[in-house]
Amino acid sequence: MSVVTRFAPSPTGKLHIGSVRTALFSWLYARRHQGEFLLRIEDTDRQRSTQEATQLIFDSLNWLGLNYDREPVFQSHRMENYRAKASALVEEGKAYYCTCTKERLDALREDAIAKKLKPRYDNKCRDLGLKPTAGTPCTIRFRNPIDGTVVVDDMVQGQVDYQNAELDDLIIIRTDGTPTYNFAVVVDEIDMRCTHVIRGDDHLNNTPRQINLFHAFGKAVPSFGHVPMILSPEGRKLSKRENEVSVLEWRSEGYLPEAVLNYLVRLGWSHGDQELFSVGEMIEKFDTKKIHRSPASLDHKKFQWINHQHMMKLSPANAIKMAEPFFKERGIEVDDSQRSQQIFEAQQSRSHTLLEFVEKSVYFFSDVEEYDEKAAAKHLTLKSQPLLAELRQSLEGLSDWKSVAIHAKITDIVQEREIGFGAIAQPVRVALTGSTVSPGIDVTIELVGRDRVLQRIDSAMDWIDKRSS
RNA sequence: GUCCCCAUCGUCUAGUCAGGUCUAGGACACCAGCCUUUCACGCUGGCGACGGGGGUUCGAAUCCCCCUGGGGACGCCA
Repeated sequence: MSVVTRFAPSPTGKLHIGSVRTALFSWLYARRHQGEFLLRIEDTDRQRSTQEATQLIFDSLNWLGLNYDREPVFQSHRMENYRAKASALVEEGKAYYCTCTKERLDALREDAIAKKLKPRYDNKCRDLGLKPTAGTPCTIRFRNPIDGTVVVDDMVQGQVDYQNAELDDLIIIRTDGTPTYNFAVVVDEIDMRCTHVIRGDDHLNNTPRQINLFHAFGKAVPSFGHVPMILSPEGRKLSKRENEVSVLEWRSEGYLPEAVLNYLVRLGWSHGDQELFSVGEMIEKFDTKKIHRSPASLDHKKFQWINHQHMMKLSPANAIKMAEPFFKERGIEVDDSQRSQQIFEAQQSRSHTLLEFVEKSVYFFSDVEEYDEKAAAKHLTLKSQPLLAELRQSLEGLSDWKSVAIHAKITDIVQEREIGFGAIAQPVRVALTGSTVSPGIDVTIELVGRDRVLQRIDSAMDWIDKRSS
């Protein structure tokens, strides 16, 4: 039997990273076993589901490269099917109509909590054999077994036993005719022929109910794998308010899709001591047996490090293409010229993210508007002015505009004057970049370009004049 | 309250199933040093954990029980 996994988010907000990780695990499992990975949009809650959120799901998966097979399934398109399946269950005596009102149910729940009992339905309508009548709202409830044990043989949690006595008769069809979560899931799992269900462990407690439903339908129960939740850096539950929760935010912060996958896959899963994985390696090595059972906390520093490692493997051409939108945001049009690529190579080891690369590289593309105050005060001085002048002159006549030749010119001056390399490198750096930080000064000079270099040295010297007068 | 899950450095984790090779290994972060024209990268070293208590055993991070702590579920949300 070939493997079929699925990702089943509800489109009620951002696609947060816990969900993305279960999507990743499901995707990896399917790819690992040459199976299918399906997408199902759980939009039975008409109040909360939105078109925008659905689009966010598509965009996120697309960006990460978590491609799915077949067309996505929308639960909202399958309403008739759920109703028919539920009616069939009623016919067979495995479900029943219930006319209990919401008010009664609420009262029941409050009462149970007050008595410190587990809130559950009291089976009032279970054996009444009610028929739906016009004017009386009614739900359909599943007739859950009264006793016995349900065994969940979980791929990550191991064997977990539940007593049917702990479960109650859950509503499967609401008064408005829509299916509830646990019911729709089971119907879909069956219709989509899912063989493996990998999801967050907040669903572990739903699993025995679902297993009973599978039994009621006389269908094989898929294998379940319940993955622990991801916690905030403080070790608390991820809150939408305090914590970054959307993967798309990571995209706008300049993270690489492969690095996101790498970071996420190592959160709760391991392959010995290996930290860095390409997508291909993840697929090759993924194994549910190695999924950790305890929840993990986010660590931004490690994420940055992983992203940096992937940045180091990026081809310059590719990097420039991916960085293009970030440049555009700053009004800079980059081309795929060799110069652009060299600029990336020069910044590669200095950039954790694409965004950082772009932010650190603007002076290659646009004029230096102002100097960092401290940097200018320290390096743009009357003492360094003659050095700048001499370098300018030396550079002006340089025919071979390459870092090696540039470096030689600086060395000449440095040796002649018996000064340190930094005595000249730092003032030029401030003149060219506005700050004390950049790639090697020879490389920086080469890539800023002759015209700009000469012009910026002039500006710096003017600035010194103005300052000292 | 009831039920379920979890527990190794600050964080991610190896080791736990098949107890000894673990005076607990790796990675991120942090600290110190080296490299050096700045910042990075890189290299070397350092700091740093089996939550607590009982068992079982010649021997426990590993097995059992209790406690504590964290998380989840208990909805006509998913």
